[in-house]
Amino acid sequence: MTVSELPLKPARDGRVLQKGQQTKAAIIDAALGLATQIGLEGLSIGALAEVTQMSKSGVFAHFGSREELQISVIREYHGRFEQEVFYPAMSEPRGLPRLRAMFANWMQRTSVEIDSGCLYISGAVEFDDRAGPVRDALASSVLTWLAALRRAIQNARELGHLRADLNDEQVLFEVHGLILALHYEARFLKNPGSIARACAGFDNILKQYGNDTAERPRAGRSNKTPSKE
Amino acid sequence: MTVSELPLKPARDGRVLQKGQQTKAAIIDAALGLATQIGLEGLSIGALAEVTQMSKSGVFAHFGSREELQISVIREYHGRFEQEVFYPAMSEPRGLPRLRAMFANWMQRTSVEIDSGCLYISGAVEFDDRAGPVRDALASSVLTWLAALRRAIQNARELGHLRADLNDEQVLFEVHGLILALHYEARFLKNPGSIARACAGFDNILKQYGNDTAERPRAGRSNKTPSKE
DNA sequence: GGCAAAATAGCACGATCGTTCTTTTAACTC
DNA sequence: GAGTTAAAAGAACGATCGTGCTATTTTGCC
Repeated sequence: MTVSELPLKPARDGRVLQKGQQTKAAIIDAALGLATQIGLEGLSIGALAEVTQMSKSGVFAHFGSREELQISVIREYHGRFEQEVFYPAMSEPRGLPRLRAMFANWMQRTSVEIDSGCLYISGAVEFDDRAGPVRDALASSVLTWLAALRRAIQNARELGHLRADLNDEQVLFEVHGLILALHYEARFLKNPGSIARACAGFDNILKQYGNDTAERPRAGRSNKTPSKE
Repeated sequence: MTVSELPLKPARDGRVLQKGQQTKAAIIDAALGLATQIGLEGLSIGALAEVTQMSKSGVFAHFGSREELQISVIREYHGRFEQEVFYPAMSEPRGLPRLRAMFANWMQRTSVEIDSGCLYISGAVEFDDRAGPVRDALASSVLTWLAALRRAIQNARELGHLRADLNDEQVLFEVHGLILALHYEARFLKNPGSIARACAGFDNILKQYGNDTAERPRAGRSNKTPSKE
């Protein structure tokens, strides 16, 4: 009858940066590298243990299941995506400038992922007809980003930077297609010049949906001469 | 019973249709069904044997390796794609009508594949950084189709149905993006209305690249009032 | 019907998978 | 430094994978 249940241990509230959290972060980092290359489904605990120079059970203990590992990888990818694509664009003024920045950052990241792979694209293919928490986490992340982009389009329209009669969802769809085509043609088909084509495609979309009377007038209804930029 | 109950040819003109070829075709058919759902990499001989009610070795013997099986599946998919998308469009007159038909058939097939899956898309993700004969077969099929589409765009341009100054590769890129976006948003995100958006996107492309002087005059350089379609 | 060949089945192999359980080592608190 | 807990390793499990080998069945031709 040892008095061992005296509540002396504050170990719950204070320390957050224990050794375990560090190695877990390192594992997730390595897992993200593997997953972007060979896919979330190809991500195996054995291979991950080899990369991190740990034992399989050592890696496994941090997650409790492979699904939880996959979800952790998705969350990490989501965080980096936001950090790299979304937040920097938020410092641009609302409307067209911010929309431009969002697409530019997205395309920049996608063009880097020509070598590493994109989890939002490979994951979509792997989990498109498989229900479960992994799919949910993936879809949630993608939808969050697409919603942000949709708001940017809406803002640009409401601010008069884009035509008032356009359909936000339609613009979003076409922009999304440009990114997907860039990824497909550059990463799989190794087709050079894809980045320039994605840029040109975005310009075409702006040309089509741009509000002539309010922004960068071009040949068309009005006979004003182009002025800026 | 399931696989081998087809009536076998009495070898009228020789030995062309042997039993083995029939079951092999049946296996490939089943394998195609599996591969479109769970991917070429997820396609396992064990699962295939179960579906076809055969033994693993019985299935295996027809191909000699898993890679050969995957390649056979790709070839079968390629054949059906041509049959369904390419050939019917070739009966349309050269130029814009044929281009329209090619896209319409492609989109029709893609919208059906919202439920079944597209091998050209899932395969691209699975083999985008993995060299080998499977990747080669896949890329070859895709490139064949994209080349046909590029020729159709070129023809439409040369016949004056599209603007003379357009870039074939750019148009091809944007059209490809529409299909990819349709597949992504409809199959993974279950976003309704994607088909209509892909159609609208194609119309927008034709609007942008259409030759005003030769085909369906619209608002633009001229001062005519836009005729809402 | 008999016979050779083709087609299929049966079985086993090594490997890898995710996971569980047990034991050892490292980290942290006092 | 001792004691406690967290972290990592070790070993083993059942399953599944692709594939090779050897029987057995089926098919096609005389």
